Amino acid sequence: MAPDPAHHLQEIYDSLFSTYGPQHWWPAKSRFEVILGAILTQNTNWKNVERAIANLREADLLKYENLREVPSQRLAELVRPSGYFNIKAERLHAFCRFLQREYKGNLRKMFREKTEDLREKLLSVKGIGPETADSILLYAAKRPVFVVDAYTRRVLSRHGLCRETASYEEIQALFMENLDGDVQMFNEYHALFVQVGKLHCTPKPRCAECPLSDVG
DNA sequence: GGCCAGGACACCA
DNA sequence: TGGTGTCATGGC
Repeated sequence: MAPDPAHHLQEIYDSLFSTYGPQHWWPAKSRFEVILGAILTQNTNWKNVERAIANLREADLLKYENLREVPSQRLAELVRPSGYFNIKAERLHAFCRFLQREYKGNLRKMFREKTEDLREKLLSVKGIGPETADSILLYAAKRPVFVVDAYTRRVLSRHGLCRETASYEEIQALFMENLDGDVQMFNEYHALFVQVGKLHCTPKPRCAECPLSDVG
C-alpha cells in the first residue's frame, strides 16, 4: 500500500472533481426508483437501465404498491433491455417481499434503520450484494458509505493503492478510514470513478489524457 | 463479431 | 477464501 493513502485518495478526488465537476448522481426521481436502478444496473450499461426504467415508468410500476403485484413474466419483459432480465425481475420482487416483510411496505420505515443494521438486512436479500446494498445506502438512504465498483478497483490497483485481488470490504475501508468523507463527497467520488473509468481506466488503459496520469 | 458494461450467486475444491 | 460458470441486452 502507498505510504500515505489518505493523501493519495484526496489527491485523486481533487483531480477528478476539478476535471469533471459534479456528476449529479443518482439520476432518479424517487428513492424507490434509485433502489430499482441499483438492482437493474448490475453489470450493465446505464443506457440499457434507462430503457428498462422508462418501460417501468410507462407501466406505472415505479411505485411499490404496483410493482409488487405485477406478474414476474411481465416484469421480466419490461426490464429486458437491462439484460439478465429474468434474474433482475426476480430480484426486484425479492426486494418488494423484503420491504413488505420487514417494514410492511413502508420505505420510510426502512430508512429509519441504523446504517449497519440496514446494510446487513439488505445483504440478506437474494440478489443484493455489497455494491448494490451500498448504492442503496448512499444514494437512496443518504448514508456516508463508500461504494466500490469495478472501476474503483481498477483505478486503485493501477495506481498502486490496492492489490488487484483486494476484497470489497478492504477497498471500502481504505476510503472510509482514510477520508473525512461525508455523503456528498462519497456520492461524487464514486460517480467520478465511473466517469474516469469509462473514459480512461478501461480494460485496455487509455492513460494519455487521463487526469490521474500523474497521480499515485 | 468480439468485447464490455455502474454484480451476484451457485458450485466446487 | 478463491476460482469459474451463468445470467443477457445493446453500443462500439
